[in-house]
Amino acid sequence: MIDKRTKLINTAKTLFAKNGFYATATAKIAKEAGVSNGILFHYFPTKAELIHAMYYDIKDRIFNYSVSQIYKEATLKESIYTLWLAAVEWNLENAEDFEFMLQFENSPYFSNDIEKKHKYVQMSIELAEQGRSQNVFKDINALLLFQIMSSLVETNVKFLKYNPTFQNDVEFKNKLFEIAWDAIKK
Amino acid sequence: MIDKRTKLINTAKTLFAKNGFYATATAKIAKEAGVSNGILFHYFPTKAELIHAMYYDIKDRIFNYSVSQIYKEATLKESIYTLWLAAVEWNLENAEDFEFMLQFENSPYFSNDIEKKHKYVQMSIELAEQGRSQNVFKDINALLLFQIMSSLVETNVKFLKYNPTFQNDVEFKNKLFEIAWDAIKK
DNA sequence: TAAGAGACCGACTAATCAGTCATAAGGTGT
DNA sequence: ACACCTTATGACTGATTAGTCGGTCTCTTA
Repeated sequence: MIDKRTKLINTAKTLFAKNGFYATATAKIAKEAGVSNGILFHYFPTKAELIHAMYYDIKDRIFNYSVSQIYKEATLKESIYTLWLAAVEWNLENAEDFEFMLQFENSPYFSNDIEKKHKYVQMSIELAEQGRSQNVFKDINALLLFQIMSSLVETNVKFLKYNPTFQNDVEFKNKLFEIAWDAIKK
Repeated sequence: MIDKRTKLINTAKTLFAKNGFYATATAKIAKEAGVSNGILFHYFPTKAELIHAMYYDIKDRIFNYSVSQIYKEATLKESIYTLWLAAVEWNLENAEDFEFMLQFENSPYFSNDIEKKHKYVQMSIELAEQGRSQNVFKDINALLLFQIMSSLVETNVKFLKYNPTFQNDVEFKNKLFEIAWDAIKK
């Protein structure tokens, strides 16, 4: 049997994605997870800490997945493509995580400084700086380049979610990537 | 003296932008606005209706501002630039509206169908279709083209907010527009 | 086997919330 | 002067919430 902390995170994710943070009572999370109310506050002293723990959990998982997809001999464009595709497909396959993130990143729980520290973001910024020093990317702040890519991934995932026909259309996805690539390339 | 309905919307906007929808009690809004609790529910039968009214209020205002900026003899690229710049500057100048929108559009109060019906979105889609038929834009769904522009505007506003140095840098803003333009142009 | 620690329970509480209601003042048309 | 509508008040309520607490169970280690 899976441990109760993980069970709580998973249940919270489902309920948050469906009803939002505030419409989801901690007692409801515990009940749905099949554990006591007390144990929730044993692992997460406040609701905010539960929410932050979920954020790190998701960021870690998407980071691990993305890293597992890239290969060493790749060109810069190939690497960017791989990361872009990994992000799009991971978010499509993990719809609840995606929903949670959208809400979280636009809620008072989130701050920009939290994000910048994560290794996923740091890896992306490094890549962006590489692109700039190779004179391939536009002459723009590396963090901004990353944020542009991220927002395009987000838009693409939302679109694919509402238009499932395209979800397995490789040609269409390539078109979407060209949009993102054209945006950042010189 | 300005009417109480408007006073309520303005006060709610400030409090929502600062603390979020749920951390802001209706009673607090009324108190801060200097009116009774009852009158809030007289004008907005539920909290959700207040939130939706605020959304339409903002969308209407940004629409009117944007339309006032475009001129008839403009080329397609000029029109797109004007709308892009209008959106960026309006959101920068109306920081609370921007904050509110971010939260609203990523909350369970929002649905995609609400957005599609607004004249601001419909105008943008028309322009996107114009660009496609003139073979200037990429061969991609017009709604998606609009959503791409919107998400880039959002990203740019966020960046400018945290990097105020660039806020009056015309050259930098032109760079930002070129990113958006390169993304959608063929 | 004793003792300490972490995992776990669920009833409980103090606070907070959206929404109601009885009441009344001011304006408008007849 | 009357009926009626809109605007307005603020005390009130029933439901809900995050977080607490006293106590039990189980595992580890000396």
